[in-house]
Amino acid sequence: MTNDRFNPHVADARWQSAWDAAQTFATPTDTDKPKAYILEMFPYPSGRIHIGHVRNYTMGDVLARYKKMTGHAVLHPMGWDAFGMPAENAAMEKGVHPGGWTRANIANMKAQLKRIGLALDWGRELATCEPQYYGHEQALFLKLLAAGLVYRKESTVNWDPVDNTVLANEQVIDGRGWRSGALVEKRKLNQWFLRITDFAEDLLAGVQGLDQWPDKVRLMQENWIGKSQGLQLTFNLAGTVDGIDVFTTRPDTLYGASFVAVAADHPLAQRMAENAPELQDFIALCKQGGTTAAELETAEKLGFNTGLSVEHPLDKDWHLPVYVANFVLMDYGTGAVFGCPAHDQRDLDFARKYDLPVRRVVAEGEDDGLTYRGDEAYTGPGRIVNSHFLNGMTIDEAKSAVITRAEHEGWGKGTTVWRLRDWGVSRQRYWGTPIPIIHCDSCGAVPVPESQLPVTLPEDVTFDTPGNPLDRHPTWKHADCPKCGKAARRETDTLDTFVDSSWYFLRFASQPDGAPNDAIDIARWLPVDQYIGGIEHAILHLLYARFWTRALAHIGLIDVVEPFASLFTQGMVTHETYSRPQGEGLPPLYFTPDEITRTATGATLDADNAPVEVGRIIKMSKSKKNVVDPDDIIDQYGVDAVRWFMLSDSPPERDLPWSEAGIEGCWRFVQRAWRLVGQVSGAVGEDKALTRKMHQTIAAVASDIEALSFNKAVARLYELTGAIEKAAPSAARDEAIRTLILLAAPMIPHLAEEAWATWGNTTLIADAAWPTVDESLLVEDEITIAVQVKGKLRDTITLPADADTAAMEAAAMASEKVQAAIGGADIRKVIVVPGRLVNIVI
RNA sequence: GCGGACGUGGCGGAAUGGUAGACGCUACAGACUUAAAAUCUGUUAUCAGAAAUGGUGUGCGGGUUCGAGUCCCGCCGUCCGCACCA
Repeated sequence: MTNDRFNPHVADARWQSAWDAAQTFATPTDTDKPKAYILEMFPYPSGRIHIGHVRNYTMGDVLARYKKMTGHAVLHPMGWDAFGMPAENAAMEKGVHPGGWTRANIANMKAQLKRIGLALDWGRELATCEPQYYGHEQALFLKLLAAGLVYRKESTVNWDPVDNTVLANEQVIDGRGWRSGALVEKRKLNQWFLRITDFAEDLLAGVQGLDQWPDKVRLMQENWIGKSQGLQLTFNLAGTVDGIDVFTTRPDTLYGASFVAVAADHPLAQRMAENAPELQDFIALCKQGGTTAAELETAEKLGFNTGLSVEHPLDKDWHLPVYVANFVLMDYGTGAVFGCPAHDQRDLDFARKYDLPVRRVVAEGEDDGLTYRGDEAYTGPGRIVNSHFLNGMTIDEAKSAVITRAEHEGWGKGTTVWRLRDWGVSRQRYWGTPIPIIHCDSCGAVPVPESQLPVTLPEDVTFDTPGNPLDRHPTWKHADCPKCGKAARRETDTLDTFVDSSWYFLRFASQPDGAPNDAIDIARWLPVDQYIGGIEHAILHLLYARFWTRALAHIGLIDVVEPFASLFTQGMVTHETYSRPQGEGLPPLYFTPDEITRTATGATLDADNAPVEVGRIIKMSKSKKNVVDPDDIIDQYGVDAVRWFMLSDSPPERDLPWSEAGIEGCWRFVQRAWRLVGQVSGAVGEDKALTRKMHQTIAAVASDIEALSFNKAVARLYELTGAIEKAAPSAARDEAIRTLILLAAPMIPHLAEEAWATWGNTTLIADAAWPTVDESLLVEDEITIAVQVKGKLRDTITLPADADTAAMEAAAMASEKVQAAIGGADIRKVIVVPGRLVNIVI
């Protein structure tokens, strides 16, 4: 090979075809090699791959290729999270069919992914919008239904009266639909729910074992599940048989109670409001409040005194007033609280406003009286005071004492309350998995028999009017009841797309035709050894997937409960913004990177050569126009340079700032490596220093890749490259060049294959083995140690690696610089760290 | 408000409690070239100095230690998550 430049435009396609033809990355199924299941979160087929995908998939790809080279059976699949609203929006805006739009996007994006040269087993590709996938999902749904893990109940949804559709909470902005701008109504609909709360305890406990997940994600999962232990008790309404149920985590403070408050939506408040216009007004006022952090922070605690009173459960003659209050939430606990102002800030604010008693019941050290003064509630530790039989107990002792008594006397019960709600999965949408249910007037909700699955989506639908096209379809929803045979209605709701992504990793591992999965294959491949994706899925997707896996294990379909052994959340790709102000009240005008020329100090717009403002480095977004299209840069530099850039510089969990200079540097490295490929000379002779460096690099790059510290692995490869460049021709140098290419092969696989072939190999480097390390060469035979005087570096000296502490000390004392620093002072102590340093203390 | 992460050159970032700034980018100087590109060599924390060298230096203030970017305490700042959660 005499070309002195590497030409990716030829090499990239050549090797991608070669891998395809040889089925290099097909998952080996008949082998006893250790398994490695590497998975990146599958993309939504929006139309184009963006640079964030490239970063995500490159990381997984390096790991997958490395695992293959180190003798693992690798499962590294790819698919499409293909149901969802954007397809329906496109249908409404452009008049295209969601299916056609989605499938065309998949074709485009698959071609883009192929250009990245990913080591994927395309034989296992799946798209959630195809009946071959969602039909099995319907079967799983019915199995969970049969097992009692699915139920139907009426619940309140956000209803957009213009678009005739249900909106997710995230789609309601300031009380209006995000698309229509219409005021959103609360509407009650019958919906399907999954009993995720049955698994709350187990999902929470399981978080403890996820020691290869980021702490941040584990914490977010714990907070989302939100376990609170306490007492549910009833306050009897004075003079009636009715009561108000209240949940508290602080039963120990029951003697500090000074009021009971219920939510505006509480049945009691609603009932009383029927005959009390002022209360109606107050309830309306409560609903106006904003929900942003700042608003809640400053929102005044407001209450409406109902005039009712309740009996204190520990003293029937002690009556407490009942308020309707704006800070009590109907959807947490029982929708009612008792207020203990001395030991809860919110209650204290409320009590001060409405001039209610503030009774101290916890004191640390000296009890300075019954009435609590000050504006900050005391929530710290201490002993119980002013509380009759509880006096002197610790908080924890008092909690159990009150719970025990409540249970004994029958007015309360120790309870655990969860923040986690059951998972509502009904969506009034077309482009999703049809819920396989038929509603019969006589038999109720009847499952579609398994033999009739999949229930496929009709293709002949229109989007010219708002609402769910399945509802309007002339024939689809008419079905006979599977039980009694009478004419009945097919369920027209579809499943939340989070259901689709809750088991795709199982289907990748095992895809029989007649069943969702095969338990033996699941046992072989699961859990996923390394899952890589964005932090935005830290809560919902990961929690639902953990739940779904447990649910399937619960009904005996599979034998694994935690789907992802190790999770990595990668950072975003960011870019500078370029803009010009447009004057008062107008947003700035943004420019794309290819419209400007970057200079050392700023940037100018090519169109008029005048400067533009260089803004902050932020996440790439269409609105800020700071985007780089992967296809464009691959066209320009070839994919290896782009992959190299994705791995260089920034640690993978942090954001990666894209820059023109950065990709140029990577392009230079690709060419540097290629020049070395041409320098394998057939020379003879040793080069001990270079061989040592080579073995150190093999070991370091391996451990860096396993730790996903790709930026460090890249730095090691740069070092080895530099060392080779400086070395004179020798057999050792030739070997170092070959090793360099093997080590870099997972990162820049096209160049590596080209080099491999250039050297006369007829195999693929993708199938080659990772170089072995000569452990004996990892240690140097000469070392440089630091000599400090009173902890300050004064000299460095070179010694044989096996120098003992006495030799080190002697060599340190012999240094003129060290003697000058000691300056004749008395030596109090000498610290010698073998192989490291000598510290002389004076 | 609660919880978490982070803070190191012009920039991205290295650094099991043991020589701070590896590696890359940028910039500058030089070589090659008619010239440019490409490539190569060198310099690139800061202050003083011609240099040798010396002082300072990992957000700020304390502490532990022979020795702290790293551990502990208290601040400041940035980013992220959650939230009237009873």
